[in-house]
Amino acid sequence: MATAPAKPESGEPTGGDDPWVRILSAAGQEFAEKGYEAATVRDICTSAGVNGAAVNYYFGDKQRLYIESVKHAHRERVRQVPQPDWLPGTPPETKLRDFIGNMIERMLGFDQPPWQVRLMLREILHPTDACRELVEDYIRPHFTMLVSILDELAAGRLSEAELRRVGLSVVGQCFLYRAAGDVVGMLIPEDEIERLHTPEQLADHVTAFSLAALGRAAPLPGHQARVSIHRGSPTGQA
Amino acid sequence: MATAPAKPESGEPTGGDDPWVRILSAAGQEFAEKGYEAATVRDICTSAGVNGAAVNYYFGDKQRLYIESVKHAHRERVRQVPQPDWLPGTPPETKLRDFIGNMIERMLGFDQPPWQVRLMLREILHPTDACRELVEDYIRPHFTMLVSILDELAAGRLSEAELRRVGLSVVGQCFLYRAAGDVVGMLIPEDEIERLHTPEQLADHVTAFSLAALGRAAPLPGHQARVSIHRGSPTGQA
DNA sequence: ACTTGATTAAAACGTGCGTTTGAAACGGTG
DNA sequence: CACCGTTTCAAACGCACGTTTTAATCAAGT
Repeated sequence: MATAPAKPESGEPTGGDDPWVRILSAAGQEFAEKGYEAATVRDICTSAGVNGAAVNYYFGDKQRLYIESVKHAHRERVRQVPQPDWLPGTPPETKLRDFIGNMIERMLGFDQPPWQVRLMLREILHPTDACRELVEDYIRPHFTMLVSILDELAAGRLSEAELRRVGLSVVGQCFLYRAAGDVVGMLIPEDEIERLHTPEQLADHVTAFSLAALGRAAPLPGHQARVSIHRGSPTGQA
Repeated sequence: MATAPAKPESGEPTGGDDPWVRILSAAGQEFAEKGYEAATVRDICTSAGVNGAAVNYYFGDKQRLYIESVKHAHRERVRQVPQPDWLPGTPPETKLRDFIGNMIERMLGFDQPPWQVRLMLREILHPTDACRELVEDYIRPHFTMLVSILDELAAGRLSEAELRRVGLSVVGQCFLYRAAGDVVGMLIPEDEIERLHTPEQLADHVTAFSLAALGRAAPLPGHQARVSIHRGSPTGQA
């Protein structure tokens, strides 16, 4: 309720240093780190360098600020990491390797600490109103692309339902490292993590494991199973 | 710090209706549902049917109540679902199927809504002090057992590190359904979930997928890939 | 320069939280 | 019964939160 005056002014989301986006950014980081309840609008405003009443002026209340910040993080992340697209004729094995590499890179984000992903992860684990939008705009397109790659690999021998189940198996392998990364770190010796759990190695493993399950590569014991087909660009991306 | 008088009286954890365990149980459910910040000691005490000062009398403060409730949930869950053990000579394929079925049953718990698991999941995703204990007492033993089964399956052809990575691939496939179950429900058509996402079917799929990846079963397209080896008891368990 | 509307700033309000208090009820033991 | 340690209870405290209010500041428009 409140007064809630203006909002997104001229069409596009404002860029640069206006308070609107500063608040959204600060709120996203704060929410991602502490969760909805533990994050305070006072801290958010302090961190954004604006007055404590600004969030109420711009967004009405804390809840709407949260929803907007989730959407904002989602937009940012989509802008940062576009879906790869391949030349026609690219073998599906390569596509799968690129897709998995891209997904792991995006989820674990070794280059920049991705608070946006942390925020989205919270929505995935404990969905609120913002979740459905997130799924439709962000997750479903990716999942659909994965399923179509798997369809190519299976060459029509798997039903839609089976393809989706295989897709979940692929996603699950990657998701574990993001969602339960801390526990994984406790289960695996530290030096082994540094040596074998780089994004590259993880992507290679998940790809090899999944291709083998589909009969498109040698079973895992096979000499350090790599994709064995020519690969795309080093880090994915078109 | 408060007065914090007595605590666990005579050896074993008290059973029945004494306030101690009533508070722990109510707190566990409340924390599991709403998280640490959003859960209030007032609601917990109301739900437990004790006075608002009781939690402070018995546990000192909210934080220690939380830690104790996590440990309590962990103890309860271990008591409810013991690890399976097999007759000597049981083929590793059967063991893997039983182990996966057991894990899925335990995580998704279709028989009873397992708030204990929800609470532990929170610890896994956002570890606090109680997490390390949880990993050592509860998760690591299970993971070690999984790795040893995989070792049998690989017949010495995989290194320790590789076995652990394969183990994470297996766990990840199951974990996704628990942690991101709501999103999975949005991605998959509803009737498909009811038909194909029963604990039994999920366990069959994950087992078939993983065995195929290890070269111990036909690749997935193979006619409705089942384990193809003789199976154990219907619901797992020795 | 004056007005007008949008934005920022500071301070206060009311609420619900975790926690504390102090005394009442209880249950054995002389 | 009087005594005493333990447990329960109702009420209150102090604090931090989200939110509101009120006034100051600024940027055009005329």
